[in-house]
Amino acid sequence: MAIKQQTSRKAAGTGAAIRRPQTRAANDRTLGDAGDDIGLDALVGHAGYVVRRFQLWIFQDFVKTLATVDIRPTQYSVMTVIGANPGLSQMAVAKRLGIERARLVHLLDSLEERAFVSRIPSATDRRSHALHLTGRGKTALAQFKRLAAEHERHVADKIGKENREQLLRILACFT
Amino acid sequence: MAIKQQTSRKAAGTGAAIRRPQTRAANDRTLGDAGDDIGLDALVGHAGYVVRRFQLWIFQDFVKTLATVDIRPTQYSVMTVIGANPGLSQMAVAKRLGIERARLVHLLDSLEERAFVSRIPSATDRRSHALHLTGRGKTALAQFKRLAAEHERHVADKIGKENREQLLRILACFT
DNA sequence: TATTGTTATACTCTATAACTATA
DNA sequence: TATAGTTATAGAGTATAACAATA
Repeated sequence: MAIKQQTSRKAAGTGAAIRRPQTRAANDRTLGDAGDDIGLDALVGHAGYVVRRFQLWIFQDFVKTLATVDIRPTQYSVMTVIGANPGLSQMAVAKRLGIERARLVHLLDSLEERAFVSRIPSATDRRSHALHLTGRGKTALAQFKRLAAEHERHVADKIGKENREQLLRILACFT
Repeated sequence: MAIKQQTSRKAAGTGAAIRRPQTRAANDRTLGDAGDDIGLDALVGHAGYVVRRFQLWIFQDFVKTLATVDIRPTQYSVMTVIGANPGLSQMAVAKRLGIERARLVHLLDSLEERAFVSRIPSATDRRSHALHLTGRGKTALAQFKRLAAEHERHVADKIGKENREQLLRILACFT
């Protein structure tokens, strides 16, 4: 399985990572490093780096927490938006979530195969489909939301309740 | 590939009452939405969602800002870590950055082709390589760092200087 | 036996282009 | 013409497995 987990779930209060800068400079590192004192240099100041690591962690925890229902983050987001806005076209969903419409086709194929979503011919535009959750889809989504909430608690445990809220506030402009 | 299409496009006209939920004023959203008032429902409370959108934005800005030198975030992170820790093995770099060692092989291939990095046989372990930046690689990295700093200013402009710093603090446990 | 670098495979995701049937 | 959905392709990125050389 995954090896990603560099910090176990408990690690909450991590004291600032003391990395120990370039004191090594003179000679090469001997190989077989434990790998703990490898400096990241400029990377520590890049939001993109920490955000990428964080996103990876979140993604993996989400997948693990929803493994029993076999739902991935993107599938969850698609079902949630359709559930809250029945009748949307594929283009509208794709645009809203920032997913390529070509990719949404396959996502919907798999959700339709599992009878969670149905594509209903639009009455007004014969090119497009009105997307709906099936009865089964609605029931399933309710369960997914409960599991997703559990995942969200893992996030709070990991970075702290307050920090999670602050994060949501800071990044609200990306919703 | 499988044929998914069970909704024939022709079937349109049937007045059959399309199951319509109760959210929207009486009827489904008319297609061709502007797409501005589509609610995200539970997604707005998920850190993973906003983080994913943010990460996507950051990634794209990084790529755009460093387009002239044709360097992507992962390549930048690899060169930065090697630059700050000359002589590291591939395993050590892979572990430190959370990259699969199989993938690092290809990343290093491309960086070596461009003469930014060299794999030097380890003196102590004939299985492994000591990684170094070439002279050219060091000069190039200095330029990459200047461009990356410019990218970082874009991030600050986008979410605010204070917020960016707070974000780095909150996610410091992921470095 | 275990580890390092390597090759290979598969699946996800992002980014395009092009085709069709409509509008 | 332009747009919605679809198909196809290509390249990153992630996750494995297996192999040769070496420890």
